[in-house]
Amino acid sequence: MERTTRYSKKREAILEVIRHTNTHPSADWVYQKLKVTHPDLSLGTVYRNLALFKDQGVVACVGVVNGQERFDAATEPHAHFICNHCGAVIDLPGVSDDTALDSRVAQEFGLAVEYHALVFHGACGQCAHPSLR
Amino acid sequence: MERTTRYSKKREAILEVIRHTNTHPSADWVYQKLKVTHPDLSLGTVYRNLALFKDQGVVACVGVVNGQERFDAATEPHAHFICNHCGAVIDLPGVSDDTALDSRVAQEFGLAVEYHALVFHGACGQCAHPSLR
DNA sequence: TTCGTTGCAAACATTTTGCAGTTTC
DNA sequence: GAAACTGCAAAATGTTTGCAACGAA
Repeated sequence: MERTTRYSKKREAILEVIRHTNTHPSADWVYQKLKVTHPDLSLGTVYRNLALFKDQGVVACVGVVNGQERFDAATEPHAHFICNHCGAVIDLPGVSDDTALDSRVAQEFGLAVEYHALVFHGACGQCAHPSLR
Repeated sequence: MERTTRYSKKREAILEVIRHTNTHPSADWVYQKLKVTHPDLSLGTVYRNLALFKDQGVVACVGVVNGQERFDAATEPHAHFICNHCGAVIDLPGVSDDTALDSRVAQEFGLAVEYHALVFHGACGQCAHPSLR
């Protein structure tokens, strides 16, 4: 009863878009981006493939910003910053990537910890200093 | 043009429910809980008051689990665990509450960091060992 | 009396799903 | 040719909002 996966042009294009941006896009962002080159693309297809990518571990979900799920093609764990004003999601490479924490928490609280997310919130550069734009 | 806040029985009841549970409830959970004693309560009122509480900093948003926003009456920063199977949200008191991280990230990346969230994911005790129930 | 609060239902936004046609293998 | 994939539109879900009635100050 194994479900196999076949090649698909649309799927490839969706993954490429996610891999070639650092915006941690939402489903609709990917859709809007691809509509230009793939006018017959459907938003449902984007959602279906994003779900597949998540299953496969090819993309990770960074979180929900303003009601929209945001995705990341970088699957190695790293911290993020989310701007509470404009909703930008920014990578923070090299910030406290303490995987030892997971086993510590697992032991101390009796939980099967698989990973953790470290997310900073506040105002991004542009939102904090709008005059500098 | 300051907007004042008046007393309201419903509002008080909503806050009490959130304060007397450790489930980090969703809006609907609060609504279901209160419907018993307040049959005339409306879900819209729950949402409106939750938004007010967030504004006032009286409750914090822990995150979005299965599409539902979850709330916490404990506003001092602390880590959480979210079960990816049943959606339970569990407090992790005493886990790496490093507020110095905020200023470090702010300096290093030029961001106005206000706070951060540390969220562990995996399977909770019951979901990891269903036989023990 | 003023104006914040509420119930209700409609409106909204995001995501999911059923189906019939298309593509991959 | 079987089964995965897609577009489309409808449905489902969670949240917000407009409005008239209600309640607090």
